[in-house]
Amino acid sequence: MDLKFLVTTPIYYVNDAPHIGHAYTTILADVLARFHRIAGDEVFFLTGLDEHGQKVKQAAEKRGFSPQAHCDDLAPRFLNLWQKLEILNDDFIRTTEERHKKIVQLALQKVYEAGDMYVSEYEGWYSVAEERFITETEYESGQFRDVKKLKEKNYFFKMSKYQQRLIDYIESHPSFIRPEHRKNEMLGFLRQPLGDLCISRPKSRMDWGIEIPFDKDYVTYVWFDALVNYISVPGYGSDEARFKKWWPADVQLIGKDILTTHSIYWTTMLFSLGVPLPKTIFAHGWWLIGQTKMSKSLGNVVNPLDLVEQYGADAVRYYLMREMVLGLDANFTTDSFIKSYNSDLANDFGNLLNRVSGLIAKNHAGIIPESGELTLAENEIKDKANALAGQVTELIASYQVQEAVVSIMDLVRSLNKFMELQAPWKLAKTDFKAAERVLYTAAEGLRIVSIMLSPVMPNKTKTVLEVLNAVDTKPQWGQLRPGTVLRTHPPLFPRIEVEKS
RNA sequence: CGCGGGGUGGAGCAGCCCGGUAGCUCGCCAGGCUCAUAACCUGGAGGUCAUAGGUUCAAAUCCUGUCCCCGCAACCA
Repeated sequence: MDLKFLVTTPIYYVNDAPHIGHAYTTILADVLARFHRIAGDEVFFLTGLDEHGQKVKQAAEKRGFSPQAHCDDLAPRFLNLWQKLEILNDDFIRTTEERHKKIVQLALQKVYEAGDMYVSEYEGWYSVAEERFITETEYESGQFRDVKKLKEKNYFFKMSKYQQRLIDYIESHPSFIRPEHRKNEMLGFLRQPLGDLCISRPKSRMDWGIEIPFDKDYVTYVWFDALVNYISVPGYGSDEARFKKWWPADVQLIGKDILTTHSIYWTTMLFSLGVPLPKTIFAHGWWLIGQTKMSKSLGNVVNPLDLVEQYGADAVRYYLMREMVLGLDANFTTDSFIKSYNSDLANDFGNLLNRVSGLIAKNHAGIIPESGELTLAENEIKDKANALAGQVTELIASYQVQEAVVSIMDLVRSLNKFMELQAPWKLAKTDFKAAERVLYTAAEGLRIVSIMLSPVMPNKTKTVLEVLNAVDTKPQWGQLRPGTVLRTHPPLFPRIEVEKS
C-alpha cells in the first residue's frame, strides 16, 4: 500500500439535522481510514461542515440567531453524532473558520488572475419567497410561488474552457471516477457543451458568505466556498510542504447526487488553479428506507440512527458496510438489520467468542493454552487467517468493502466449523494436549478476525481483543500469548428477540 | 430515437468484461452435535438466469428486437 492515504467526505450543509446519508458517507470514510491505518499507512481523514449560504441564513433568522450563532449551535450535533458512531476523523473543517476563508479568497484571486473569471448578467427564475434562484426543473414543477425572471450581475468561472481537457483526463484515468457507470454518465454529460459557472451573489441580496477579494460588493457562492475545503485543510496556500505530502486526495467519497459538482465543477476549478486532481472520486449509492411492516398502527418510518441508541454503533456500522455494494443503492429495513445482526454478529461472531472463552474457562482454568504441532485442519485455519490481511487490503484498495467484510466473516464461519469438527469439549476428556491445541488455534483465529473487523466495529472487537489480552497485536499468526488469563465478558452481541408475526 | 444502469430459485445479492458443472447469505425441510447467545455443523428441496430471436460444438455470460424497473439530464451542498 501507499505510505499515505487522504480520504474526504463532502462537507455537510448545516441547515438541517444529520441523517442516514451523512452518516453513511462518514462511516464509510472512517472504515476506509481505519483499514488503511491497520495496513500501516499514514492517514488523513477529513470531514466538516458547509456553513455559508442562503438557507443557513434563513434558518438562523427564523430562530432569531445570527448565522454564526446558528452554526455554532448546530455543529455540535454533527460532532456528537460522529462521536456516537465512533468516527475518528483527523480534522473537522467549518467553512466559517478563518483558515478556510483566507484560502478561498486566495483561490478566487488566483483564478481571477488566470483570466478564468468574468462578469456577466445572470438571468433565471427567482423565487421571492425562497429568496433564491430556482432551477428550470423546479420552475416547471410549479411548486414555487412569487416566481419572476430576474437579471443580476454576477461573476462567472470559465468552466467551459476546460471541457475538452476534462474529457481527455477522464478517459485517460480509468479509476478517476468510480464506479465505472458513473464515469460513463459524466462522459455522457460532457458530450453537451459545458456552460460557465455562476460563483457569486451580491451582498445586497445575500451577505452570508466569503467576500470576493476583488469586489467588496459580492460574496462567493457554494462552489468555491465549499469545495475548496478539500485543499485548504491539507495546506494549500498556507503550508506547501504539508500540502505536497497529502494532496492529491486518494479518494473523495460522495453521494451520487453530487457527482456533477465534484467530477466537473471541482475538477475544472483545480485545472484553473493548477492543482492536481484527486486520484479517485467515488460516488456511492443511496439508502432507500423501507417502511416497517408494523407501520400499520403507527405509520412510522424507521430512522436507522435510532438503532445506534438501541444496538450500538458497531452493529449499525457493520450492517451499513455489509449490506451495500459500494456504488449501488441499497434498502434499509429493520427486518434485514435484525437478520444480519442475529446471524452474523450474534450467532457467528459473538457466539464463537463464547464457545472459545467458555471452553477455556471451563476446561483450562481460563488460561490461554499452548499450541504445539499443528494438525492438517489447524494448518488450514492458519493459512486462511494469515492470508486474510492481504486479501482484505486488496479488496479495500479496490473499494470492495462488502466483499472485504464477507471474506472476514468467512473465516468466522470456518472457525465455527473447525470447532464443530475438532470438538475440543470431547478432546478435553480423551486427549488434553489436543484440546489445548485446538482452542489455541480457535482463539488465535478469533484474534485475527477481530483485528480485521476492527475498522468496521472498533468497539466490540476491542472487547474481544481485551478478552484475549491481545490489544496491540498484528493480524499475523502466532501472536496470541499462551499462559495469559482470559478476561470474562458479557455476550458480545445479545440476540435480538423478535416476536413471531 | 437525449445519456446511462438493471431484470438470476420465497427474499436480498454475486457471477456476465476474459462463453463450457448456476455461487453466497437469509428463509424452508431433514439429520448431527450438545462447548455456546434455542446457537453451531451436515445434507436436501426450490431457478425456462425478464422475453423473442441470432452467433457458436457450447450462452446467465457475446449480438439484435421487445417488455418492465431505476438513475442522470447543469447552478442542485
